Amino acid sequence: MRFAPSPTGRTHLGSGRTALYNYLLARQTGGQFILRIEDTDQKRYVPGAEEELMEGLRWLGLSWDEGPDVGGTFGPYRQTERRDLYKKYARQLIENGNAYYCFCSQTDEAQNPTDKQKRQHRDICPNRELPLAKADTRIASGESHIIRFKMPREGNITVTDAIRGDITVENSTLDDYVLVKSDGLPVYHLAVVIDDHLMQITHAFRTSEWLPTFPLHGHLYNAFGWEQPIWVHPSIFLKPDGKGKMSKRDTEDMLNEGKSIFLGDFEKMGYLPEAVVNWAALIGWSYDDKTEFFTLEDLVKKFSIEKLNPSPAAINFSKLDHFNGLHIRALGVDDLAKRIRPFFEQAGYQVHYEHTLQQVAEVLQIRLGTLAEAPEKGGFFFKDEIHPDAEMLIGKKQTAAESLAMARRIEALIQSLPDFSEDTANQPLRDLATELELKAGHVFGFLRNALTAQKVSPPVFETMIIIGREKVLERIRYAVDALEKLASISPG
RNA sequence: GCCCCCAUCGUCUAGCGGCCCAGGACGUGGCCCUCUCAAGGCCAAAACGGGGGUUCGAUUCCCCCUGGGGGCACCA
Repeated sequence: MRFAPSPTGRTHLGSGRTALYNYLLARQTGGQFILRIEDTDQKRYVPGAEEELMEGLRWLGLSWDEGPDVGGTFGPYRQTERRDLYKKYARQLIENGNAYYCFCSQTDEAQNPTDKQKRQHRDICPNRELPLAKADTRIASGESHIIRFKMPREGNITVTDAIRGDITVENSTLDDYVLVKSDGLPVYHLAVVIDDHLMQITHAFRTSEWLPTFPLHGHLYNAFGWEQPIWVHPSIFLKPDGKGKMSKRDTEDMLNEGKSIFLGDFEKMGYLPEAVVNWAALIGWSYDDKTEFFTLEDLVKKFSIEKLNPSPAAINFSKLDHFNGLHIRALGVDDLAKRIRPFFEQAGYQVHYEHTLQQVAEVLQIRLGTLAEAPEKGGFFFKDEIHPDAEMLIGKKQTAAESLAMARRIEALIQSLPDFSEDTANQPLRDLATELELKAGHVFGFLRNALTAQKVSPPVFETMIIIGREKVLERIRYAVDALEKLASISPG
């Protein structure tokens, strides 16, 4: 198995999924997972892309057995470092009569833009039947040249995709594809065939956008007399609305909406690698008619090529959120604590006590869609003081004075409790509400606002225990002061 | 324009001739639980694109149409 990306930009979720499938099958069968960098396009090469790619794969938990950084028996694993190999094999094709040197310039072809759609290069090239000796002479004289595949004019070819079956194409619809560029580097088609053969690749995964040139690869294998790997073309991803595949513009719009399909962005958005793996695996693949929650280990056991779906699939971000929630809840509390810590710290909160963080993690666990929500939902736990608006402290259908009276009673009650726990405080607080002819919601609502300055929060008792009685009383006193000021302005 | 691929709820999908008046999940709506918010539980609405065949019987097999997607570079 190999994953062979090109370092020409940021790594997409689609690449992540292809890498995942490679990884799963390799681990399942005890095979090797090879990372090969296809960097033959020097013009589009993006520095740093290779690093981001590897970081993304590592983050997902996909480790490779051979690759540019770890080496291996079939190296080198960067195609620009393999250029001499390709030359040798290209020459072999020429000598076999399966390819030829072409001296047509790019401008020659560009001169006939209208013809280009109708006429194939094979019909207009004067070099196709040029004797090899003559071509060699021209090359020796320094003439710029490329190498093209000599596509048969007649007949057809059948190639086999593992999820679609046989695909037969008339050779007449195929052209003399360029195999080696004038810079001496091979084009993808040639390099992938040679490398996959030399690296003894058994399964070649690539998305279905490669289907159109699939027949050429079959021809190349035949020309070399090599046995083909099992080809697997998973479907491409469509935009969330299902209308077409993701364009550069679409990914930018997505970023503006706080969404992204770049592997490098998921972590800071608060997604778990476990969730991204689970989510991505299920876009175009399924296990059965009900199971959807999978860990990476589950997937290693259960992945199968047979269950891959050939249809294009729209990306569904709400499903990612769902899986993220499931995986957050599946985490151990200490693990979750570890993972939310950086988000609190980035938001400017000081996490002084590991014990408090653990308690916060426990109470937030069922309330988090993403880890990034932790500060907004639980930041108040780490603040020294809470300053809610006085207006917020007034209960429904209450005056400031009434709320103040209630607040003073609550303060006194909590102060007087022999123990401070839900068991000891719950009933007395409810009784207080009854006595004041209020609803329990008034009492809890006041406490929630006074303690968190938020209209929604974890349950009041759990919150109070974590904050601690001393700080609870401090925060209530602040609230009482605020209400006093308000009540003195607008009495009644 | 040419070539290729695909076709079940809005979305991701199960279904490989009768188990299907089509199952699961996300999302949506409702109810329960409840100190808010969640989580959880229950319920609901929601699909086999159309037409021909084959067959005792088609969502499932074949053909056509339609629709969707991809590709037509000295990019991958």
